[in-house]
Parts: sequence; C-alpha cells; structure tokens
Amino acid sequence: MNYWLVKSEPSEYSWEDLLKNGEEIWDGIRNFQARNYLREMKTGDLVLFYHSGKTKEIIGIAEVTEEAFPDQADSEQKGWVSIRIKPKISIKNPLTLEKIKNDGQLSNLLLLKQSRLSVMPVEKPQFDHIVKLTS
DNA sequence: GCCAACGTTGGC
DNA sequence: GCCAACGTTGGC
Repeated sequence: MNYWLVKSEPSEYSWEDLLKNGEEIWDGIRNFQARNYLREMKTGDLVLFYHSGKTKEIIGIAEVTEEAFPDQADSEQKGWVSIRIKPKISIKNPLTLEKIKNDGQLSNLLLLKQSRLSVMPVEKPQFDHIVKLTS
C-alpha cells in the first residue's frame, strides 16, 4: 500500500465537502508530475487531505476507491486522469504546516519542498508519524 | 499585498 | 530550442 497527500483550497473544495458528499472524483489536475502520481494510486491507498490557504493543515485521511481513469473534462484527450476518493478518518487535531515544519521527522515531506505540487507521495514512516501526531 | 517558485506561452 | 514575459499557486 502507498500513501499520498493531496492539497485543496477549502473555498474550492474542503474536507467537509468530501464528508458531506461521501466520495468525490478528484479531477482537474493539470500538472504532469501530479498526474503521474495519480496514475500510481491503487484502490485502498490512503491519502492525507491538506487544506491550503488560510488554515494550512492536514485535516483528514481519505481512501482511494477507484484507480486512475480519464478526466472527463479532458476533451482533447491529452491523457489527464482522475481518481475517486472517500473520507476515512476526520482528524480531531489537525496538523498545521507550522507543526510539520517544526517536526524533525517530517522535514523531508515534499509538501515543504515543492509547495505548489498538489498531489504527492508520502513515505510510510512519515505517514505513520503524522497519524500518531493527529490521533 | 507581496514575493518566490514554477509552469506556460509566444516571439525569434 | 531558447528565453523573456506572463500567469498561477501558496506561504508569509
């Protein structure tokens, strides 16, 4: 199993929206690096859900329920893909970017290195550490 | 509101 | 194919 992190601006689509809808097609990704990661996702993989913008925190854990399929909005069929996720765990104590920065074990998170990437892999030890910090 | 870091576009 | 200009994202 692999672990991931996706970012969303809560005014665009929030964790609460995902909870309300029960599942969501994660589409609209128009970045090659992010797309490649989407293609690697497998059913059952776990996905940290990060709010960018004002709050800047990991607020939930979602699960991949459908592996990469063509993005319906990709009318020119350029190979963009989407996946489907559902909420799994709502985090009671969200992990803020500030805490992530101040935690030595999380210094290698791509989140800190490539601030603009919206889909990225997370190593299992780091994922486990985040789960421990937020539970 | 500003700026850094990228990604994209278009002229050459 | 290079590079300047521009647009976008996201942290501060």
